[in-house]
Amino acid sequence: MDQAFFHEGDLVGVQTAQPIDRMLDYKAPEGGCHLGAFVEVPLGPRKVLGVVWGAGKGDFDYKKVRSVIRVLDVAPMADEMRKFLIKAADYTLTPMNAMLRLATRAPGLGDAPSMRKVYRLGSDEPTRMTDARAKVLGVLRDYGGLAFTLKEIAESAGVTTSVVKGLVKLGAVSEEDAPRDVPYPRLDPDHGGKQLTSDQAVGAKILSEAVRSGTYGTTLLKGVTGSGKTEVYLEAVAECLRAGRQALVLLPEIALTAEFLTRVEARFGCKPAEWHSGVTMTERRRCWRMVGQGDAQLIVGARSALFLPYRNLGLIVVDEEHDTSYKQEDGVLYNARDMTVLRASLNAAQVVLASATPSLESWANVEAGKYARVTLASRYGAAVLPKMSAIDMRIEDLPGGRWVSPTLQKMVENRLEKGEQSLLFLNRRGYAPVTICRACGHQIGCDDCDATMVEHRFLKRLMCHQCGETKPMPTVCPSCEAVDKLAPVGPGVERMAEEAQALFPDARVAVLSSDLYGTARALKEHIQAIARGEADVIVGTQLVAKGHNFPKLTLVGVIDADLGLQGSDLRAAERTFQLMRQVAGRAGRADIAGEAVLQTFQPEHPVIRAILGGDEEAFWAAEAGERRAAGVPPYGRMAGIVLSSPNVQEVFDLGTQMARMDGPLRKIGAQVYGPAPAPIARIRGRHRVRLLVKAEKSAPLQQALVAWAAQFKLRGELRMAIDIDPQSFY
DNA sequence: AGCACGCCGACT
DNA sequence: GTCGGCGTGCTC
Repeated sequence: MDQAFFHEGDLVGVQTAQPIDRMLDYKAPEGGCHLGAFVEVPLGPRKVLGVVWGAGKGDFDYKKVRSVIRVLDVAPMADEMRKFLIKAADYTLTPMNAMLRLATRAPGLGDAPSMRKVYRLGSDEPTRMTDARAKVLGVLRDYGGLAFTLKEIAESAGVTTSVVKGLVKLGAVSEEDAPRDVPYPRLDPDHGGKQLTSDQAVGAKILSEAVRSGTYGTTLLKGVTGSGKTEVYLEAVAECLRAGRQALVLLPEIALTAEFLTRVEARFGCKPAEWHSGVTMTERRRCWRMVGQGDAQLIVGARSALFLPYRNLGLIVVDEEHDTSYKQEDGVLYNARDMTVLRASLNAAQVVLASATPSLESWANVEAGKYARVTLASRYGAAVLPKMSAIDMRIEDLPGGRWVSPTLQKMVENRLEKGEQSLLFLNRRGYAPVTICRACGHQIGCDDCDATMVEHRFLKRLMCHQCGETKPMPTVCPSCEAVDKLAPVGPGVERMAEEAQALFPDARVAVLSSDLYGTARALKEHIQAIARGEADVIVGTQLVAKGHNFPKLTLVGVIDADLGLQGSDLRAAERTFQLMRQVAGRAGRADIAGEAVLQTFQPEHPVIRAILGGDEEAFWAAEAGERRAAGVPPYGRMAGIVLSSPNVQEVFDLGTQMARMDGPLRKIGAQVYGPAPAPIARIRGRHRVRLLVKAEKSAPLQQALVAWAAQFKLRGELRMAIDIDPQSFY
């Protein structure tokens, strides 16, 4: 790539990852450097990482300008990547240094490429041949001159490493240094193409043609669970590989990657590169470098994989695009789905947003003609949607402390008789969400947050789901000191399991909740055991909603369908709808008819009715209408401002002052709401106050926010976080 | 981020 | 007198 070059001594502007809000001038090093080069520069007494961002400004005393120490031995940052970071920083109001930190999150970036010794067949014959030596030479000959590590040779020849070392001394085996970070194996786009249904083939063709166009475009790939979305977008990946460009598949959960890697291997013959928090340091270093030099064709990862230094990115797939975990909620606040579209547009790449239950944003973008749309019908024909009905909890006869209605109980019993599985879905981890003192009414809360502690019988402790703090279950009320008066209130999955076991004493009850398993592997094992039929009644949280196949499952009972319908969150209805559709999608995936029931106190609520009616378009249209009327996303723009400090008075004072001094916002016709205590008013000992800003879609919101925020000085422990397009309103 | 500088409270 | 608290400012 011929990028601008700076000769030794030229002034260059270097962007560091240090919290300095401007660029610093340096002299280009001996041998010069390219625009985009990763460099080490002196900063005070330290050496820090930076990127050559452009020509120096020259406004600093020339005598004080220091030289770049060295250019790092990694591929320079591509122009598109720099543009992407700049635009993303402008959009999210993130300082450039923080943005660059995201893009340089790889271990050993400053190190020379790590080397290791490898061995291959030498030119000389050993003076004396032994059995062991013959075995070693045989192995090396079989692989025709390829190089291996000492350990690999010794293992496959069945000898110790000293035999190989002896052969090296004699010149029969040659030793050389090779980089430890090796390219990923080439994927074969024509390896294992499955027979597609006609529906899938049409979708695959549209996506492949889009990839072949070599231009930017976004397509919403919509298909119910079991319609084979993955096969379809893997065809687009294949086309991208054929075009010699890199492809990225984003998944919302690390737990889903293992299964996906297996599918990629079946389709392309090898596993792709992997990037997420569970990947080892060594592997991360390899991945970052190989992506940067174009030696990784397909990358599967979490949202942060969007910031890898791609050479030639041609396709980004965002699987389960509606998933809320694509929104980064702390540190740099960005929505990976939106950043994907930005990155692709700068790279002339295609985006595929895959989901059974798209976000309203994506749905609206299709309606507006900004995104194309491919819809997959079910593989199993029209019968795939389970029979759905509501159980009106107002007329059910249910004793206190129990949550499975008699109607649902009968339905489960019916499945048990037939040897089929039932799922009781409850989106609440732990045993009981609240522990209350029956003597004084005190609720046990977290010491550091304004949240109640959730009882986890499994851990024998109380846990704060906000900060993760735990404490032992007290026997005495911390408020009135009454003994044995503490009682669990409300259901969690652990308690549901207890109830299920009591109701169905002969059934095998399994609990599926993320916090019950130490590792992703253990969880996966458990899921597979359940899928094989090693449980009759499954009690599960949100986890079960994420694309696993349980062939024997024919009944889904949603314990509390009203959770999430209330509250101030503007996306609550959307999320409830998606969740229900997904959970309902669990039932009847195989050839047995499935059924889903929702226990609800509001059977006439529009969301519940839309779910039961199965009329998705009607739901989206209604929800879109309400949001448009309210001027909220995606038809208006919002930003959240959270102020925090250990001092309550301080945060409220600043919040009030900010609401009063809203001139810059009024200028663009935006309104401020608040200050109000944030939904979680205290986290880790910091009091939190929230303001919401609402503006019209076309208003220059970012500029106004910057001008607004600039009026206030944050002293001491006060912090301000600006969240553009907030997802949850924390 | 680090690190230095500097301006006020309680110790040898 | 001075040791050390952490607020403020600088780093090319």
